[in-house]
Amino acid sequence: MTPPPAPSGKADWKAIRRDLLGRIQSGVWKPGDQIPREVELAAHYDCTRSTVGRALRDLATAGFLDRKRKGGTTVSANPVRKAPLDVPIIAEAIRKAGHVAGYQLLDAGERLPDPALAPELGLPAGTPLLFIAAVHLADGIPHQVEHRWLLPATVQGLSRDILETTPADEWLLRNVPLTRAQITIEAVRPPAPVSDALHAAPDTPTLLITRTSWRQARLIGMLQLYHAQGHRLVTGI
Amino acid sequence: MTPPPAPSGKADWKAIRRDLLGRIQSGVWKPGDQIPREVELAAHYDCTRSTVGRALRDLATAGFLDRKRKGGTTVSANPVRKAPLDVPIIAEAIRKAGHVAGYQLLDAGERLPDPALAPELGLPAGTPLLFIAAVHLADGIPHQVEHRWLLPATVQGLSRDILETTPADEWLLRNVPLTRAQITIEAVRPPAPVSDALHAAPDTPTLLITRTSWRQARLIGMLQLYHAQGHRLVTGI
DNA sequence: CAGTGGTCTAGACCACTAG
DNA sequence: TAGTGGTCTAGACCACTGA
Repeated sequence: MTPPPAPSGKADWKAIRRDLLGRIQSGVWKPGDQIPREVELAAHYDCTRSTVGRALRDLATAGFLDRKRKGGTTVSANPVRKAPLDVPIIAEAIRKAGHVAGYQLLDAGERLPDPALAPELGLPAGTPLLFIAAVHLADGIPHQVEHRWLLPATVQGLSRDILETTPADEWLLRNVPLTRAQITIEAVRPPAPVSDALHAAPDTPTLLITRTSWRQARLIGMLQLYHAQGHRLVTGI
Repeated sequence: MTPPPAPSGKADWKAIRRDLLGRIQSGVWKPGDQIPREVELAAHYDCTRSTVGRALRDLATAGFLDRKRKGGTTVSANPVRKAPLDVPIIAEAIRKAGHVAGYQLLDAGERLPDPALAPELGLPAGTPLLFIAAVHLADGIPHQVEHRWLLPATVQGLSRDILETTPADEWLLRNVPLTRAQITIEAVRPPAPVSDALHAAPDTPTLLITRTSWRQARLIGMLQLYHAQGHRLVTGI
């Protein structure tokens, strides 16, 4: 409703950022437009180049601006917005949602993974993996079922005793922190053991998050997280 | 494998960031640990406080560090990692995946939304909305079906003629850019018109992304995007 | 080549907060 | 209240890139 604020006088970098963003979002500067150089903006806002630079850098990181040496700064033609998706400790996410978090280990032990899984992880067929199945409860109701396949060599010290009481993600966070992960999100018909554990009908559409994680170049393992019916991922821009 | 790199001598902020991150990820500094003050790090890296400050700020933004005035800087006990999820123009996403993008308008016109929808959007019951149904094709195969509910007042100028050839998201990007959006991701059994348009069996588990968007404080509308079977969202850390 | 952003310095003052 | 990070200045040199 209000036109872009008339900017003048002293301002800190956050105010400058707000003002510049206002000009973009209100359409004063359109996608593809060239905006003034740092020196000009610095004069306009009565501050140093470092300060406007900070605001401009922040807007560029957020995807609103494209910056090139000599080419100057332009408003992004295609602002590919990023929605940040949290990758939390499961029990904490449940508590944060206002529920009482519960946990139950269903199975743990060395298994030969499904033949389709090994090549997907870049492992030679026939590699035994540590398999973990567990259910996370919210207020006593099944909330998420996790299936985990871990490389035994990289998770030495993780015993069944520990897993009886401690969810694997918490142990891993402290002992084998990941440095890289690939995440996929899809809708599936859950395998029978999963729908059983979720107390759901076998054909219930289920949200599956698969996360393969590495520590440096070394594979840690793969997590399949099945969500109870109606559970949504929520994020925003 | 390699222990934390021995850092010494001059370095730019990216090198300092790399070095500090190495100490965190290799476990030299553990979650909860207090790390040296800016002044000490500046002396250690033989640079000014601004430079180490930049590296530390970056690591804090990324979630690896917690910083408090007087309290100092500590390694995050619970690094809540964020996986960035792209919010692209649909046709561009399809092209980027290496397919030929197609588009077909199925329906467009003013409708009374489902009674459950109006309150969800904060609208008085009985508000007529512009409804758009369309299918996006990849190599001629149905890929995504969109259902859109738009506030007519905020999308004036968007005619059926335009929608015959231009997907709504492209028109909206140029004419009614959003400033805020809420996104939910869930698995559903698609309504019959959707499964038909996707050439899928009625009970196929389907990934549904719902996006409600605003321009400043003003509601633009709501998008429901149903994904064809097997289509996954992919992201990483 | 010249112009733009990217980075660094050496210093200063301020805002917040733990003790 | 003292110590820490947050920010700003005024200046400098450098790296990249468009003409």
